[in-house]
Amino acid sequence: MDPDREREFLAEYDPRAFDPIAVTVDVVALTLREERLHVLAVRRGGPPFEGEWALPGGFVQAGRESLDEGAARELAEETGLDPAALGRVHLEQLGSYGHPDRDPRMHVVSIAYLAFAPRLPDARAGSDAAGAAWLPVEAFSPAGQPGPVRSRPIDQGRRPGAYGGGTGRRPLPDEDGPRLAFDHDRILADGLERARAKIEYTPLATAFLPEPFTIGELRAVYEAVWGAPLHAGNFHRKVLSVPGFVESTGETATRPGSRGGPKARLYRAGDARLLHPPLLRPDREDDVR
Amino acid sequence: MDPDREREFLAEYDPRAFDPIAVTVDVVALTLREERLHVLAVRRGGPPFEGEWALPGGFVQAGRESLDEGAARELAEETGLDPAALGRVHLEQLGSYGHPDRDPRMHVVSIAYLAFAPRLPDARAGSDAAGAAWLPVEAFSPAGQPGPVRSRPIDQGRRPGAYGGGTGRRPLPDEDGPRLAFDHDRILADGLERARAKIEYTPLATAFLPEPFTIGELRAVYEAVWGAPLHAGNFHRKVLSVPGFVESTGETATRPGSRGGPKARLYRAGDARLLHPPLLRPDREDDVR
DNA sequence: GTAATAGTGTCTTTAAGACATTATGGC
DNA sequence: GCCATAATGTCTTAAAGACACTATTAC
Repeated sequence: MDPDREREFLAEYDPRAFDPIAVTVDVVALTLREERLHVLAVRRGGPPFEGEWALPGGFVQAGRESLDEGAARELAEETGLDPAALGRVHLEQLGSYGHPDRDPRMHVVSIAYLAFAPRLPDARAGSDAAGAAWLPVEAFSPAGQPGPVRSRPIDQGRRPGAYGGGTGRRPLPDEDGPRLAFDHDRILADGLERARAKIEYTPLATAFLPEPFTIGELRAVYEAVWGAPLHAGNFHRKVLSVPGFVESTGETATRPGSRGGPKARLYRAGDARLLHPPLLRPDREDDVR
Repeated sequence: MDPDREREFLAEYDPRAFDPIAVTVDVVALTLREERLHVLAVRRGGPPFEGEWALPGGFVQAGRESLDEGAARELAEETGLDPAALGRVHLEQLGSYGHPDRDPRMHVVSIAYLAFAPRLPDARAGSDAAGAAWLPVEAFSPAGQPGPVRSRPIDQGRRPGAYGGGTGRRPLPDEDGPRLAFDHDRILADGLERARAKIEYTPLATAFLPEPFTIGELRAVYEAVWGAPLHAGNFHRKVLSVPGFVESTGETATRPGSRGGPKARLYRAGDARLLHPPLLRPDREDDVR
């Protein structure tokens, strides 16, 4: 096609000739608060699903931003951070959701993103939202427990102990815990599973921690995301044996943990982008069929 | 919000009030032909990029189909298969690409899909295409090689190019070799990397083979996708040792391979959905940073 | 003192990989 | 005969996990 014809074609091209589909980005933003995994949620300020919790998100600005940029913008709006200053926050694409009926207004295709953040300031309501908050993810995991993929029906059910959410601090939502608007429950579930898998073979667990951090704090991240206790000694040796996972600062913590013990050494994230060998989730049964 | 108000709101809602973004699905369909990995490509029948090769795809039918359905429809149109009869073809979402400049006509967000297919009939041109063909993927891999086995993680850190967006209009401006229209070179590269990773921990390599198949044929799939020779003996024992990967038909091939040898036993895909333990790619460097 | 943590040592089991071996069948 | 393949066996090495142990600090 010669340049003239192509120019003419583009000039006559009418973008509104197609049936419209709206494009949004939604963000599953995860962080750790008091040793538990939390997700950023907003209370919807208008219909549909007014007053219900939903993932933060919004329409992509047509012609003005990429999907990544839109996700960063939406995340920044709800966390109060400058988009450019999302700093150590990890943001990656999770997947797209486009069933024609997922939004009652019209056909909306949503590109979901997954964010790992160190402890952030309290959430604040963005333009469209009536409120924003970090909510513990267990509230939305009906099974009360993390692992779909690898774990068949959880053996211990809910452990009254310390992990996976049954900490006793809040009543576990049986069956009908809180729900997210639209299909955001599904998006959150997909995001959690991605997070659980991702920290196996990448050093992204460090993205949940402010630097510097101790090995014990890093282990707490794994335990919160996987919802299972890990062997402290083996974990320690394993982390230090994976090249590039963490690097020592040479410093040592000024104070030991709240329950005593020696002062832990301090580390920062290393330069590895993949863990070799990976840290695999425990409990993998032989019957993952 | 009471039902009356909500009804009223929906009635007055104008889908065209937003700047339009078009939504398309594009499919990276992979198959094996003569021991080499091939990708389905169409020759564009109209502007933009008229006459150039591109991935098969098209606009999502607003309000009438989900993304998965759209991808299956597009794949069926170019392969000549009934959409319902895609049978053993594996189809999964790959990722979304939405840089505002990736299509000169307007802002187009494309949801990419990845398909693994056993040998299919020759491609045929769909409605919009001037032609369709299975092209060897090496033609599009500049390095001529399946990519550093592990060195390019799917998406890591804050590289805005990995997914979604940051990539400019036509990334991968490498060497000569055929090029795909739009940013389809990048989508293909991402699809290939996904395929290489996916057959490590899932039995999806079997989706490239008609049943029944021999262990040697399965090994040929791995060698084609990974672009590296594997040790026949170790591979054989490994495949049979992973529970649920393949199951014996009890039969044996009627004829040995073209170069002689004993008649191989025949297998079909087992019922495992994940491989435990996985088959890891060889050659993993220690320094995947 | 007890209790909990940081960090290290040792042993067992599993799996990966290198290599060898036997048998089959085309040429 | 040669040669490539199918299938199995053996050995070495790496790594995961269980467990034990010492040292340090809060209480």
